[in-house]
Amino acid sequence: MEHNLYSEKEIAIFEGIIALMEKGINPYSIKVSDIAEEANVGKGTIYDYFTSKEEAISQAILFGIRKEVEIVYSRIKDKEGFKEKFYELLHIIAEYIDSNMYVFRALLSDGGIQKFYEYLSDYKHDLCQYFSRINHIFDHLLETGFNEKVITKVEDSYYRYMAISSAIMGFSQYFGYRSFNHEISMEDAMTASYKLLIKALN
Amino acid sequence: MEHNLYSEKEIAIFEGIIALMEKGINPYSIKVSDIAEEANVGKGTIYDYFTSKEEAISQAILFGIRKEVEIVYSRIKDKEGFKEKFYELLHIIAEYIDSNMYVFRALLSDGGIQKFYEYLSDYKHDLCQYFSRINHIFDHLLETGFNEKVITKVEDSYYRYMAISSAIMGFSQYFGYRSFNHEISMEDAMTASYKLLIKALN
Amino acid sequence: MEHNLYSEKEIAIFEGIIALMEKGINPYSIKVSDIAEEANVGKGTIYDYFTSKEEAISQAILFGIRKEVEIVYSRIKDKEGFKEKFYELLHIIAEYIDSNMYVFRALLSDGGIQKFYEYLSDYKHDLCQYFSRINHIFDHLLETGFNEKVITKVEDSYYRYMAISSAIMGFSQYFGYRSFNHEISMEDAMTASYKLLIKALN
Amino acid sequence: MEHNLYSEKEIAIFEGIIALMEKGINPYSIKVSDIAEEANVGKGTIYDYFTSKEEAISQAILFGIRKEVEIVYSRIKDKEGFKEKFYELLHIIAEYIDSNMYVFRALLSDGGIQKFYEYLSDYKHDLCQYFSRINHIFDHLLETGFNEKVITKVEDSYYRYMAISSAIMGFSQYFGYRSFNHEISMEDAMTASYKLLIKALN
DNA sequence: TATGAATGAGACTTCATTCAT
DNA sequence: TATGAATGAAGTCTCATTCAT
Repeated sequence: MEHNLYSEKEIAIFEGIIALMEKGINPYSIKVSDIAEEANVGKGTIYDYFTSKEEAISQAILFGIRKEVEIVYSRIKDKEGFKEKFYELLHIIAEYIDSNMYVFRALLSDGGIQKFYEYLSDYKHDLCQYFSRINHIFDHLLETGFNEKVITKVEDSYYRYMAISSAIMGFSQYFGYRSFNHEISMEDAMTASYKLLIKALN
Repeated sequence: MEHNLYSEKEIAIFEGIIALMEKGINPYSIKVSDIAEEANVGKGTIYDYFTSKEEAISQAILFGIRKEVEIVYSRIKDKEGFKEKFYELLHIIAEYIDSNMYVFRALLSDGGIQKFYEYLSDYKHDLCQYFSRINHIFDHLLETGFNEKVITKVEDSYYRYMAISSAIMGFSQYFGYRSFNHEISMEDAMTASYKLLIKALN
Repeated sequence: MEHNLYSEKEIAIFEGIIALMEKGINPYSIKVSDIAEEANVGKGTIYDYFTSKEEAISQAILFGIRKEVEIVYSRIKDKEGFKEKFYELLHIIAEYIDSNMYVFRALLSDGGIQKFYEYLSDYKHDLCQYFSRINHIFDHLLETGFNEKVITKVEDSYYRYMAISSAIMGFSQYFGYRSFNHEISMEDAMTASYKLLIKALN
Repeated sequence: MEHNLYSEKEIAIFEGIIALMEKGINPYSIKVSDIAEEANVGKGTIYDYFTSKEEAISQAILFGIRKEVEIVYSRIKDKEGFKEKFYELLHIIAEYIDSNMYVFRALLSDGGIQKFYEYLSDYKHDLCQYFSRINHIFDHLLETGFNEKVITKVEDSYYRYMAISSAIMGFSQYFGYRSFNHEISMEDAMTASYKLLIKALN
């Protein structure tokens, strides 16, 4: 249905902005002329659809998050087994970090996303929705764990969510500090993260 | 020795920049004129000590981190008992979040600090030092835990560090998403975080 | 015959432009998109009939002047008596001022109309025609005055024209400075203007 | 005392703007870069002293009017005799018209000055002051006329002011329509204007 | 013929940096 | 050494104009 929500031009602009961020350009450093060039539209066109550069970038981030969250969901669902699903989550994080997509990494592993680009604070409602969508992903993961009896202890839902995101963030931090710490392989980091998760939930 | 490293003016500039960030101003949005005003120096003076605005801000962040890390260290050392020390850590995180100091929060709970302000990537060496200083804090915490027999399992050091920072980040995320999730109190979040830590290390 | 000179669309555009000026919008501040909206035509249509925005506005002003001059002429002719005719002229001026139609006010009372919108200087020929049309109105007024013996002295035609327009401009200025000078009523200003005219022509 | 009211740069900017208007550039068509070049300052400097281009132009017009009004006053005072003083006024008008200074011409001969540049409507207070200063000039002229017994009739002050400005505007119109009407010389126009004035005040 | 989505030239404005004092 | 007035490069945004439909 998304194809009805946004016009072709809007999507071109969003994808241009996301491409710039993938190139490692900070949202604060993105220029309107860069967006126009990357999206193959005129500079003026951006202002036909958005009232300011900041609005365009904010909406592009939200658009990207929405899309990524669904991709994450489907990738997780497609995997069989609790461990495989969790490892898939970690692989996704690793990919985001490698592709400079700090925004998306932040989404999964850091509540501070709205600090990442100050103008996002105007879109709390949308961010809240994506947050609950991520909780759905976590629910799916937990359910699989219970069915497999990998998770045995029933704790309150807040604790369970915290357990998952803590394990993810622990892994994410490894990747963040990778340049400072070459001794540990990604495999080791994943093993450690999984161990944390299992201990937390048993 | 620090009093020899930086001149009075440099420190005034650093403190001005930090004060601006505490007011919630994003480092990308800080203007040289704001710094000059906040630091009570002329705009030209900033260029007598730094070659660019970005260098001044980067160095101010590093200066702030260095100072904060020491404060954290001493606050942790001053507390008696493993649990008390860990809770102090969580209180510090909470304070940073409330005071808009995303930078410092990032330091303790997120490896992505160099993504926070792109110009920090020129100072990997310094960041690495602060990172190892944080590991010292974690070592001190772990040692206390071992002595108290609250921690029993001996795991490799990477796992231990990850356990602590995961627990911290789990709590940090609670604060980040606080505006989306009003049901949980800070006390509950701290309890959950501590539970994660204990489980991880036993 | 005029109904053949301009197409329906052209007249819609002219009337749109005039409506905008009546709303108090300065010709320099009028935007093509405003004209299109006000005239209920597409923006492209304006360029089917005019080569530029400036041409459209200039022609609209000339169109408006032509129309207004004829209305003024007929309103003056419809009145009986020299004094009544002159007072009608003053009432018309007052209406123009109140309706923001500085252009038309300028027409009757100020030779500087071509300074009002610089692009009008390309239409000197048209302006000259309207100028002579106004002289016809003045001739009609003077003739009535002679017949009624309200005017007795025969002066050269240049002086007679100047006498009428001076009296009109004196009144016009009263209205222009109305916001600075609240003591005088419109009636008093009309009386003063008429007195000036009578003295000038006797 | 004026040298205290405005800084050197402000005066340079004002004079640059006035020079552009003297070249025949409409205030709406003046560009910031033109002002900067004409005033020999950087573009940014204009924004150190004014918040917008419109404010700079408005203030420049007011500055120009203030200065011109004083020049007019002193030129009138310096002349001996009623007729000489009035003719001097007409010469000044003629000079303003020839020098493209529609603004100043408007000041003396047309209440619509605030229609000339829409942003002047924010400065009604200043315009009002200049208006009363012009009335002082008119008072001086009238007094001379009474002393010389060239003026005999005592009318109310509003009528007297209207009489003078009507005569001036009649002359001004001659100049405005000069391009349409080549038969009359400036001398003849001045004679006609003076005749109007004398008749009006006797 | 009529349109309005798209364009991009060019305007205004900001602000990092310089330099005379 | 310290300043802040001045600068102009570079950014955002507007809007007259075009052209595919």
